[in-house]
Amino acid sequence: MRLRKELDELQEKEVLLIAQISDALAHPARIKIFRFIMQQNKKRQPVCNKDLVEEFGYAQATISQHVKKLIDADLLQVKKQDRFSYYYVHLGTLQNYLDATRKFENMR
Amino acid sequence: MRLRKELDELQEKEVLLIAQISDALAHPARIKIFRFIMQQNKKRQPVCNKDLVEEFGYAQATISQHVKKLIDADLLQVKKQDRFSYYYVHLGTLQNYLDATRKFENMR
DNA sequence: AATTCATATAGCCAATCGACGATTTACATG
DNA sequence: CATGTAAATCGTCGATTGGCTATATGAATT
Repeated sequence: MRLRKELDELQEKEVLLIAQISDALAHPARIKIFRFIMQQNKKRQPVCNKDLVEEFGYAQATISQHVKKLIDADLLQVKKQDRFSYYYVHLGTLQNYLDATRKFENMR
Repeated sequence: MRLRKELDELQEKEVLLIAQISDALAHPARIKIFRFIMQQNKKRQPVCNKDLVEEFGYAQATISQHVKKLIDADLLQVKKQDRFSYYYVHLGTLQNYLDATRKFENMR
C-alpha cells in the first residue's frame, strides 16, 4: 500500500514531465523536426543540422535553437561524427510522455 | 487512395493541434488545474474560479489567466450560473490530442 | 438603487521566446 | 599550417509569458 505522500510525489513528477515535454512540443516547427527525424531514423537515414535547414528553410541558428530545446527535454540525442551532428529520437522519453498523458484517459 | 496533398494537409492540421494543446499544457499549474477539474467533474462536483484559487493558492487573476488558456485551446468549457463560472473539461479535444500524439507511436 | 461578490480584464514588470545575422568552436582536408 | 565546412553560441529585437495588484463588469441581494 502506497503512502499518500509518495503518491503525491509521483504525480508531481508526472506533472513536471508532461509540462516539460509539452513545452518542447509547443511549437509547430519542433513537432515537424521531431517527426522528420523519427521518420528518417526509421529508414536508417541519418539526419544532421544541415539536413533540417534544407528541409524546413529556417536559418541554421534557428534550427539549432529548436533542436536544443528538444535535446534539453531529452526527446532527441546527438552523436557527433566527422564534422556532423546526427540527431536521433529518444523513444524512451516519448513513451514516458505518452504513458503519462494517457492517464488522463483512464481518469474519465 | 489518398492524394499526397490531402495527406500533407491532414498532417499539418494535426501538427497545429498538437502544438496548440501542448502549449496549453506547457505549464505545471495548467496541468494541475485541468486534472483537478477532470477529477471533480467525474465526481459530479462543480468547479468555479474561487475553488481553484483556494485549491492552488494563486491569485485570482492568475487562475483566470491560466483557465483562459485552457479555454482558448478548447480543453475547458464554461457555464455561467448565478454569479459563478463553472468549468468543465472538453473530453473531445483531449481525445483528439491523445489520438494525434499516439500517431508518433505508430510511426516507430 | 446601492452594495456585494465572483470573475474577467487591464496594466506592470522581469523573464523567456523565436527569428535572425554574426561569431566561435571544432574538425577535416588541401 | 591554412582553409573550408558544420554546428553551437552570442547578441539583438520585438513579442509573449507568468506572476501580481488594481480595476471593470455583471449578476444577485438587500
